[in-house]
Amino acid sequence: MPELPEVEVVRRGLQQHAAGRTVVAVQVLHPRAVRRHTAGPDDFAARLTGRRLRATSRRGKFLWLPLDSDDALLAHLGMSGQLVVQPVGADDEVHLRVRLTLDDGRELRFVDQRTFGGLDVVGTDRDGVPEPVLHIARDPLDPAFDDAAFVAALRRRRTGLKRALLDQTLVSGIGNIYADEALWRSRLHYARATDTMTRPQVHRLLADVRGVMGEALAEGGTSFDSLYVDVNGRSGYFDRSLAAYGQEGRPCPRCGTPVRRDPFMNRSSFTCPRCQPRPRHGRW
DNA sequence: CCTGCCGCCTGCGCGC
DNA sequence: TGCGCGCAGGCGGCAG
Repeated sequence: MPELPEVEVVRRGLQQHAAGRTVVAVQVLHPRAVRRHTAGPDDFAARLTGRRLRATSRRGKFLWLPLDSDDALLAHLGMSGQLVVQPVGADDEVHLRVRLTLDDGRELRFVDQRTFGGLDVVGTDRDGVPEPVLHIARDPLDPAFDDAAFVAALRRRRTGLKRALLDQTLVSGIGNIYADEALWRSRLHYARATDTMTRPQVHRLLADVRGVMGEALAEGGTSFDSLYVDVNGRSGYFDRSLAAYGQEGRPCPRCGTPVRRDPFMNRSSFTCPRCQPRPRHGRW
């Protein structure tokens, strides 16, 4: 559930259904799901068993639950990860990777088809931020996000605009969907050179990022299929509101020109060729 | 330092 | 019907 709104939906679900609970048992069904826990699956289980889960936090697409030790349970959903809460005894999901049995007769399950995501138990800094998250920039919904610093940093880059938006060390939480949607709202092309962006353009783009993410959050996130669900297995509805992403050939909601798809970084970018003309001196 | 590329996985839908 | 290919909400590591 990869981008910020979907991860935030999951965070809220964990806060409601997992925070405050104690982990009474841990079962790792697929070691790759805990590969970032370098001490191995047994150590992962040992550091978690008997621990109480505290309030759920998020930065960008990372989320974590501090433990009543000095550690935190850190999760990244990757491309296809889910965290779901199920009653003990519910059928195992096909791609169930890790099962945490809680003290209320339920299980917190990490399910992940492609295993790009994973869990680990890690130390935190003084502010409670997990060590693997320290290099991740704050996200645009974080009250401490520094707009002016972001505008300056983006304009210092020498790359294409969408690459910059996807760089989690510059601004976190934006992935392929919301990058395309925000660029469409701002009428900017993905290959626009970052160092030719004006300050007002970057401020407007940031406002559009926040706008699209806020609307997606209100709809429960974007789900195209059952891979992207909240902790109760429910899908969001924002896919119905997408203007550009995944809309190849469909009319641009603003001008009616068919949306085009271009290959981009081994994936795709969707633009309105009329609203978002390719810059003459763009950067890939 | 900064930028860009590649590999890591599984499954689905499409064209042949 | 079967098979190969392209494609999918992401990231870390490494080369230049």
